[in-house]
Amino acid sequence: MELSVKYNPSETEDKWYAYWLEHKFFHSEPDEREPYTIVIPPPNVTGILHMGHVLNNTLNDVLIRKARMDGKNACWIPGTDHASIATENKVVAKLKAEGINKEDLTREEFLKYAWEWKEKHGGIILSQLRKLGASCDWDRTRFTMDPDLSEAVINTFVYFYKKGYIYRGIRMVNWDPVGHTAVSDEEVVHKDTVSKFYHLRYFISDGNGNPTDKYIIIATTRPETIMADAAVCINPEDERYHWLKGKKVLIPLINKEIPIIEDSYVEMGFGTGCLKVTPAHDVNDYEIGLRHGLPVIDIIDDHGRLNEKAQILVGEDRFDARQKIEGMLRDAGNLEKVEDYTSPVGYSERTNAVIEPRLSMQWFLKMDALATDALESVESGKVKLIPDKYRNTYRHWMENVRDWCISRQLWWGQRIPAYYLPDGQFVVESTPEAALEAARKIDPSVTAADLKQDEDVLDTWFSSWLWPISVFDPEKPGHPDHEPNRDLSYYYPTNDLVTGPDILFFWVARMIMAGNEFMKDVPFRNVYLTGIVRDKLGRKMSKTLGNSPDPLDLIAKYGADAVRLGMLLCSSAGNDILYDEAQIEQGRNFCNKIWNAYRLIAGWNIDASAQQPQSAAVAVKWFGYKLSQVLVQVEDHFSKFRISDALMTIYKFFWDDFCSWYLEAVKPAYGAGIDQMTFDVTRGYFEALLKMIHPVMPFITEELWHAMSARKEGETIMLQRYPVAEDFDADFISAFDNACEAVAGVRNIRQQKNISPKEALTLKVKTGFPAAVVPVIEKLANVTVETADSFGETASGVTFMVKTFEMFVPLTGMVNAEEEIAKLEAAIAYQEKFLESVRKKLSNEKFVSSAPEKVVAMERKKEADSLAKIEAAKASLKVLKG
RNA sequence: GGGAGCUUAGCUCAGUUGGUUCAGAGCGUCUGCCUUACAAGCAGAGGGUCGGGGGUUCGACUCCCUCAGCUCCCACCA
Repeated sequence: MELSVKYNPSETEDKWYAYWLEHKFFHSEPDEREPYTIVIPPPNVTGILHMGHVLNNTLNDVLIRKARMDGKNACWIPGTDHASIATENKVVAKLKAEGINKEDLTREEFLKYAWEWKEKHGGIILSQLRKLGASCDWDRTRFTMDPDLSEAVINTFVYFYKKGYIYRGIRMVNWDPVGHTAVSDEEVVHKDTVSKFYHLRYFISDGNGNPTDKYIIIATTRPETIMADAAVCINPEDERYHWLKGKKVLIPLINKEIPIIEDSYVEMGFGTGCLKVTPAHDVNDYEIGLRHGLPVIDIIDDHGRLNEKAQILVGEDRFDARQKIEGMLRDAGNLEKVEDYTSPVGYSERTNAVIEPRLSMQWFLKMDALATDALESVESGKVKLIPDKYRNTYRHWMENVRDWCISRQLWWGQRIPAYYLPDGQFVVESTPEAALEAARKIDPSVTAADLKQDEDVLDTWFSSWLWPISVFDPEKPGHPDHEPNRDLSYYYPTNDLVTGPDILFFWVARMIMAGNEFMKDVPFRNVYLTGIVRDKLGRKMSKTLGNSPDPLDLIAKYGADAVRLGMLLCSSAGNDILYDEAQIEQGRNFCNKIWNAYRLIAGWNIDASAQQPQSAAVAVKWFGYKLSQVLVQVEDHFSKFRISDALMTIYKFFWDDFCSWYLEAVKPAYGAGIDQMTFDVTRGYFEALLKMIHPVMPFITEELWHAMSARKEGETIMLQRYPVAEDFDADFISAFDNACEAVAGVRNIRQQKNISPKEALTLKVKTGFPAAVVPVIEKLANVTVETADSFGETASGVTFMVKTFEMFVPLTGMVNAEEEIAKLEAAIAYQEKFLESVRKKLSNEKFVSSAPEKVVAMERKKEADSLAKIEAAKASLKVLKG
């Protein structure tokens, strides 16, 4: 069969993925082998594959495929996250486009739409992952809102409630006026925002609610909230304002009288030193209000509009109101001045709406005990973060954690299992039946119809923190006494988690908490934190910038293997990766290189009578050693999660060592057959290489593994054992390196002198050069090697050095003596300078006495080598000069 | 405002307890090659006083101080 010159991924990828699925190679069941487990960071069920997913899931797949080939029982659990706020937004938007308002729907109706939507559009990303080659155990696919996983969430809520960790309270929360829900502190993104600093005059009251002519100036960024002011606060130490003590001022426009209070919270040096206290709309003001018993006047509604308590501008959006009130204040003579001002403003991570600090009734989970344990898990090394630098960040967060607001004013998610009695008391139980029973203990007359379940759902992370447990045994969380099932006891704790540092706290830390709480063991051993994928200008990939390529397009264009290798080559842990399509091209080129190496080998004809040439024998021996040496390096890189280093090592081993040196050395002359021995061992090497490459490039390696030999149905490279290093002779490898250098030296001379590679030359080497590797030099440099004690007999030729061995190529009539002399003199000058520095070191008493023996010995060798080189160069020089 | 980290070749990055001829890799660049596996390739070459300054040391890319620039995380100064 004639093979095309280029590898065509589209012809192979779907075929092999179907083959793998058909034979259930990805599926895992507990057995006597050592397990190796990864749970996928569940993407949003509404998500579509982007470059970040490609990076993350390629890494996961490399790890899982490597483990599988190492003989472990590898299991990669896939699934999706219900992502309550993001998904609900999408469904709301879609309904709106169809002319349906969420407000007009009942909860049940809305959820019906949401589920329909999820069934239809959800989980696209999972099929996209198949295109990438992800070897997930699809039979174990999970969704965080699967009935049994939801049950687990409810049960853990009840568990923590009964343990006293969950409480309900009125708190200042981060209100998202677009999502109409509270969000947690972690979901608020602070961004410096240019706004205005309004200096307002608050007139002193005469005591009867009428303004005097005296006023104070208050600086605020939020003039639309003045109607909610409950006081004006000054620092008790501030002498400028002592005259205000006990007085009252009037809120502009509405002329409401509010007291002057004193609190050391106020910084005298900031603004005017007078602070308007608005307990309903600022966290600090709320605290001050508590201390001073101030009323809370909430003038902003769920949508961020002013309500009737504002008295003016009712119904206006807060930002419109801000603009309008500026004019009103100016007209009323209350506006002193307006300055530009930049200050940090909180935005909702999901909707990008400006967060409104707002008082509301929410559910909270106490974090201190959980955080203490989770911190210990990382500090003690039970969980390793890679790279290590994240430990500091992690510690800082865990030591400053606040209680977790877990309620969300949404419908899509697990509904909080709190049931209210008509009198406002509530019970927390996992089912309505249990709730009724509990409620009757409080009030025997209560009926099922009287009980009203809490309207809120739980934060998505309150379900995904159970993921590494609940995907195996949903019964376990919430029932810590429950005996773990077979899967959970076998697969837990999982081994490695690959995820982005942006969810280190959202998700990773909380999984550790849940693991400690419910399993008394951490959920994973290693957390590999990837960087963020950016474009080549360093910008984040985003839809609005249009700088985010569609991974499926890339796969179609270059092949999944190329995309995988391209993404991984430049991604060391924790560093952002700058994506450039050139990297994918590099991956594609590597595919072609592998493909063509195969074409070469596949085209060989065996000559049964041929003896193995010496050059081939040397190369075979060398490559065998080299293979082991490289495997040691690769394993070392993998063990330290230096994935890109491991890949680069393999890449260079294939491209340089195998293709450029080994194959060239064993390649028979055109038209000639190859001896059996070389043929067999070369195929063996090629197969070993395919296995080494397979975790990164699964498709092409499977294709060629099958192409190179008739395999039985059901055989696959992905279940072959990864090659294992054997003993190797490092001296022989370094002798071969010398041979390569000698070849390069001759080729360099050919280039300089414009001598065709086809023209045979003579290469003279000094006695002592390892003779074993000479046949390779002769073949690859097209030279005849002669060994001599000295080759000063002729001045026409070029000398060069390989390590300390002098080499000489006679080139009658082609040498410019002037040039050679200049080169030699430069070399001598360099060596003499080097020698001088080495001798300076060696003559330093302190160096010789305090440096390790090994280092001193090395310096002595440098000295000797340098001397030898100088001597050789001088001898040549002498000959040249005649 | 607090904390962490980064600065090494044109670009992206390694450099693993301060010591092998250690200043590296990949990509790009330059030169010569359409050599029958591969021009998406082959062969060869050039390229950095390791951000600036100071210090410790026999010895510093590596440790300390300092200055400059960049990045990220955390944070309620109205």
